[in-house]
Amino acid sequence: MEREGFFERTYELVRQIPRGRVASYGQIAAMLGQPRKARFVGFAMHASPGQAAGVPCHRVVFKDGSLAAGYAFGGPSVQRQLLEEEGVVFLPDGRVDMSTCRWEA
DNA sequence: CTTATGACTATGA
DNA sequence: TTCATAGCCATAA
Repeated sequence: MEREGFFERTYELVRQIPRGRVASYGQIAAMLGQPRKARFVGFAMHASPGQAAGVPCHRVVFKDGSLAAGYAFGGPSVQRQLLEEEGVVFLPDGRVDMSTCRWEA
C-alpha cells in the first residue's frame, strides 16, 4: 500500500536526521514530494515505532520549532532534554532554534 | 456527496 | 509577539 510506503519513507527520512538537528513536518513532507501532507507526517510520527526503533520522532518539530505537547512520547520536557543532549539549541521561549538547527537535506 | 478529524501551515487581528 | 481562524490533503462515516 502506498500509505505504508509513505510511512516507511517518512521513517527513513527522519532516521537520516543528523544528531543535533531538527526538521519540520512540512519540510519532511516536502522531501517526500507532498508538502501538503504535513499532517500525515505527524500522524506517521504518532504511529512510529519509536526512537528506540531508529525513528527519532523527537527531532521532528513544528515549522516554528515548537513541539507537539500533549502527544509527545512523554511530554515536551523529555523531548527538549533529548534534543539538548544532542546539541540542539533551545530559545528562551522553549522552542528550538530552527534558524540554526534546521536540518539540511 | 457532505461532514468530521488530524504530532500542520499560513494569514489576520 | 501571541491567539484565533481558514486552508490544505487523505480517510472514514
